Amino acid sequence: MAKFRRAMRMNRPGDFTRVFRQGKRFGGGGLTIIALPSSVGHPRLGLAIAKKHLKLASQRNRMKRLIRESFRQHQASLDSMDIVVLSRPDISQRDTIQIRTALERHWLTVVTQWQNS
RNA sequence: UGAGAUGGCCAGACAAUCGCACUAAUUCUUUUAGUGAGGAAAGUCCGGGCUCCACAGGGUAAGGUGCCAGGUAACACCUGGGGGACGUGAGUCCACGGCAAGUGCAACAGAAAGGAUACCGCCCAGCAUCUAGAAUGCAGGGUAAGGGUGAAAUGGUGCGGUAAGAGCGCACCGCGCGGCUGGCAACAGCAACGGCAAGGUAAACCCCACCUGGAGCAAGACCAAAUAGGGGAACACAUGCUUUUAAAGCAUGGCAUGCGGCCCGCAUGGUUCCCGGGUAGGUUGCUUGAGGCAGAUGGUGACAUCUGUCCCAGAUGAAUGAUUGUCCACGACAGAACCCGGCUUAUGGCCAUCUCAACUU
Repeated sequence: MAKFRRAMRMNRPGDFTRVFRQGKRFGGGGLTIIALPSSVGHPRLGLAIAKKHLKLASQRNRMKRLIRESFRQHQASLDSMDIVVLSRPDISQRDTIQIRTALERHWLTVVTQWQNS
């Protein structure tokens, strides 16, 4: 049962700054991912979609929903990690399928990166 | 059929699986059920409610509104009416008070541009000349018809009149003025009078009438860690005095630690509890409302009243999504953030009524 509960959201400014300072960065396909292991016991997701990159509110909402849905489906493979997803300027040119495949690739990278280190 | 005008409606549908927010029940941490963005949620341009602050009354300033009547909680909105402009028409558009209070503004042209003006003309009479005339020249007067300039030249057209002309006179039109009639009013109509009145611009200053206190849900209310600091109380410490079996009361401010060999001096300050302010954070405000739907009544209408019925998002790093299948006209603009009424802008489609043009029967 793959759910996405309130606890799986990062909503404190402190959590964000911790991930920004110490997390590992990688990206592509219009997105940047920053990941950092945490002690919470389950994965957590933080979103930062810039108004500059997606001008309309409906577009930003749609992007957040896509990312959350993908995170929900892949959360089993991600252990206790804090992950922040950032938008990039070229995000407006990507369609739904491109975003989804890019996210799946990124989740895989997060897992392998952390297992190696 | 084409080109338009006005008004209204819809915002892909259905099913399955997984997931999110809120509410209710179940219960004690899970299930089940219900509900879940818009016509513009947008721009934040007006008007209100609500909240806090300020406030006797009046004036001034600043800003807004500006034909009339009505609707409304209110409006810059809406409805009906009047006037003007545009269109063959259905219809549409209009900041539509005052320039007879004052100040200002208008390139160039033109003789003259604000109680203006004689450049070319036209007319009159005078003098000179010789070619002796319907001539030319010079100086004077009359004139606003004609020409020319300009966005605009002191009403227009016609007739009379005159030396030539002129509202100088007359008719019609326009304008002004007071009156009568119709209308709640804006305004319209009518006959009369005045020979006619120095223009435009007030989204130029300004004048007149009317309206407006300020800030906004990050308003405001409540709960409240940790740390530092503020106020208070109790306990603990030393010394002296009094009473006393213990001990208690009163007064004083010492005292401890660090620097220092010591004094002086300098710096720091025990434990417990309470109080108030208040940060992080949380709760509330937060959705039942000038509410929707249906009907009746009144009104040309905006709308109002009554009856019945329904409960219809409330997130807060911010909920509506994903996948699959079927169908069609293959889905535009676009995402609530305290709530309503408008305006403006973006945008896919459908329907009804009406207008014009052409064609067919």
